[in-house]
Amino acid sequence: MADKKHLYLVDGSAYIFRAYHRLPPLTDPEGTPVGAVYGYTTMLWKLAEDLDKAEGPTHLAVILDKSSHSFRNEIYDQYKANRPAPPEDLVPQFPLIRDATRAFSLPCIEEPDVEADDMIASYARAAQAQGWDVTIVSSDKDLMQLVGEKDGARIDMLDTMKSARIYIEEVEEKFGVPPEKVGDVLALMGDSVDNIPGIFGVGPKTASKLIAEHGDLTAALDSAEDMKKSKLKERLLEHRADAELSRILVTLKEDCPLPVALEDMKLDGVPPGPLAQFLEKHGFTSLLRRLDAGAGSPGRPTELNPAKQENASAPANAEGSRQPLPEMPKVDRSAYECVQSIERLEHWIERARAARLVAIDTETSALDSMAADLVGISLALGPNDACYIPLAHGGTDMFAEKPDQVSLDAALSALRPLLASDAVIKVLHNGKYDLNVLSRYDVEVAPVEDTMVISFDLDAGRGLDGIGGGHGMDELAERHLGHTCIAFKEVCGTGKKAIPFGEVPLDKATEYAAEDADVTWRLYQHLKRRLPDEGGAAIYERVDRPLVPVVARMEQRGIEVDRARLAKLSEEFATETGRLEKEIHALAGAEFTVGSPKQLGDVLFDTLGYKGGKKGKSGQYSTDQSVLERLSGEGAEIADKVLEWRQLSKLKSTYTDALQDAINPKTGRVHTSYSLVGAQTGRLSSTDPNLQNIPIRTEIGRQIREAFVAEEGNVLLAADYSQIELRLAAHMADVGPLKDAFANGEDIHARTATEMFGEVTRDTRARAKTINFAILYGISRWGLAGRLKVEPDEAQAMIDTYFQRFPGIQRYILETLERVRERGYSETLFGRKTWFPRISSKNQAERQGSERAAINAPIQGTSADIIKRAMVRMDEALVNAGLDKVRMLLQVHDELVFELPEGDVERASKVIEEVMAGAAGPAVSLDVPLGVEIGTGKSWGAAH
DNA sequence: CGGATCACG
DNA sequence: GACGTACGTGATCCGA
Repeated sequence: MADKKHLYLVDGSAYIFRAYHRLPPLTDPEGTPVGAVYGYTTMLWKLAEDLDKAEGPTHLAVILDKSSHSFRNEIYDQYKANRPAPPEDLVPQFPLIRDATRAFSLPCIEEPDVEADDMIASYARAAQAQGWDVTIVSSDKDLMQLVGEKDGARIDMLDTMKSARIYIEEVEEKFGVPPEKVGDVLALMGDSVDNIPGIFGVGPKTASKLIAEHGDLTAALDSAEDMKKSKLKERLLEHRADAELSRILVTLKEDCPLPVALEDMKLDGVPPGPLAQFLEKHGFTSLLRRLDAGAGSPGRPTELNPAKQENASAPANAEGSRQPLPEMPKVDRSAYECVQSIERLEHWIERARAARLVAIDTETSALDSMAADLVGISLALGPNDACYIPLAHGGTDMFAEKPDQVSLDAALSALRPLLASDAVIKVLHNGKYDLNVLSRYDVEVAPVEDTMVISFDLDAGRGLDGIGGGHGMDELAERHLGHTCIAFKEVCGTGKKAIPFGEVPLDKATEYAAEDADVTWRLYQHLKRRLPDEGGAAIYERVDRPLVPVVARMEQRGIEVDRARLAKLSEEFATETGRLEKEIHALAGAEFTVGSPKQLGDVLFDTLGYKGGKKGKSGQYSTDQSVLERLSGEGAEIADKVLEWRQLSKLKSTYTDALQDAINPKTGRVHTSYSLVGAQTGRLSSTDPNLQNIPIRTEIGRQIREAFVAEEGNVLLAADYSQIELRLAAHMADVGPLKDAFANGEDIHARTATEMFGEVTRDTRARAKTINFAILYGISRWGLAGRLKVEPDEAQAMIDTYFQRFPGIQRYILETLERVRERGYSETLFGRKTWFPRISSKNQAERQGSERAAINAPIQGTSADIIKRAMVRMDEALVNAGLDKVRMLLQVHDELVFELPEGDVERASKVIEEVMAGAAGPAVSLDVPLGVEIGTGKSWGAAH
């Protein structure tokens, strides 16, 4: 059998999707993403190296999907219908897969209207008929139908990522049936990714049980008649036709015409010339070195150069030399064009298509993207190569003559295809804003790069003394380009004299607006190239960049609030604060402004003579909650009244009044604005209004949550990660007892109490909870002493006990600080960096503050990464499950709020739970489970 | 416009 | 010897 032929068929398209998600987003020297291509190249290399080995290939071919269309679409128009678009940085890698295959001088087969699976099946059968062994390099479950032996010729599969051979036993283990029955199981269970219906409500377990029991699909479906009454019986009877259709869809076509003869797939070593060229072009220098290291082209190991077990996973970008920054002349505003005719606009659009990358900025009538009207759009294709397209200038004065400009409709019609084109990258600065504005004009923008977000992913926290910390365009232009942008104030004025942008004369407007696009283009060149070198590519490409359109959609959806309910609360709060104010004045013996901490301090500690007043550096008495609570404990009635007054007045001004004003008149809903660069740790922040600090902790505040409601016929669903930061701390610091407690679903604070105090009572559990949080925040004996109302010595004893019981914690703290001191930044599990320039400050308070923040940042930041990953995947997962009416509305750090039809609750809960709980994988595998708690109700309050 | 206060995770 | 004590946010009010 020495000369037995063995054909390897590589399922190339499936491979690159998996490689994309498994590997970091590398780029080549030209800036093209090549992570998946790199994985693919090393995989081919390894296969070719196995030439002439016992189970290695004698023949090899790569099969790719040319189009998603096949005979299956003819019989079922929904086939693969809801498959989402591939990620933006994967798209440019598809053609490179072909280049890589050719570089190995391997046949690459792709036929129109034939799916790769069918082609693989046809080749496998053809080879088997000739007595060849066949290995299918894939882990696609559909292809498992082919596994087995016929006339002494064997077909197996190879999952290269898991280095696992798949044969009959493995298939049986997965499906509970032999390979030839796999199609029957698949027909029952369906496939959400390919949109194969199957039987609704039947999953892999039930499907394989039914087939194992009855032999095949028809028998299983027939058996339903004799079943006793059950949900399963109903479903089998009702959806029989779906299953029968699915059976056809999952059947592989084994008789496709074969464009390349089997003999022509002979693997005879890889000619090194074209391969070297390809490796060089994309900066795969570690592979290139192996190639040069001898006659070491893969598949042709020589006596002198036995195949090495070298680790080939070195990042491509770290090896290749970077392309130089394009030459950038100084900003010259006189070079900008004001586009005032459709012909000129079309000319720019044409050029943008050719350039494949365009920086864009929109000018509007207001700061609020959900209320602003479009006034103009600017484009930039290179330094000083920029234009402004005025669209609604001179609109406010009906009698004034309007300047020449392209009509809004005509311009948008011309721009729409460009802005939606996969082939042209749109670079924006704070793209979420432009996405929101343009979306209201039915303009879709994709794919998007965002220079504000790139800057954040590179430089979060890097500012010192308020300089250089922000990510606004003007600031970045100063920092990276040494250029001072025209200030908005200079163009539109300030205060009462401010004019809307639409009133700015076109020459001035062009200079301002086109400059923004020009600067955005330049910043992109500066910042994007730093991402791979400085380790920011993964967090940007996999988390923050895909998050931009997701968050934009959430902002656009907004949430309904019950105005009448808020108004009623406002009124109640007003009455009550008025009453309290009178009582406070009476107790003080004088009228004063209760809301003035200064006046209140004087009243309490001077006029009324209460003891223990402490003045801060502003020279005024502190009157905060803790002070008032102490006075109240000493019997000061006025302190109670002030506390109550403060609570109600806060709720009224910040929430019940302000939220009514925040209702958008057009949509009738409240649209917050999330900042992706607001919090140094990577959390989102929410403004205008802030919907991340709606009251919940007190009963009276909670009523405000009742005013956040679902639309008619819908409910709100709130999904919370439970104790996510503590779970992450347990994982990151490798704390055995805490990990065990989470694995067993224990009450974590109770467990801590047991470890610390030997018993769980209300008191010890509360103390344990405080200590757990203190740990996350970077503890000091005085801080803990203050919180627990004990002496610092006692607090120190508790900290010692904690470190003793949970030994990983202290090591985590010390190691984290050491790394931050050494490198200047902390890192999350997903590689997000936060910089701490004050970690070595000579000012002790400053330094210690930085240390506490640095201990907390990896934990808080990892939690932020995880929920962001969940958000990025959520819409696709819901749509795949047929839940396209479920809308994600809000994010509150460890909570996502959805609005959905009542009937979808059960299925949506399952999908949401799965996505959230699984959001760390596959990039990170946690030692602790992520718990998710879900509640639903007509209001946000009721959903908790 | 900064400080004090307090709403949230 | 003094400092100042829990991480991350944003909104509102007062008063200079």
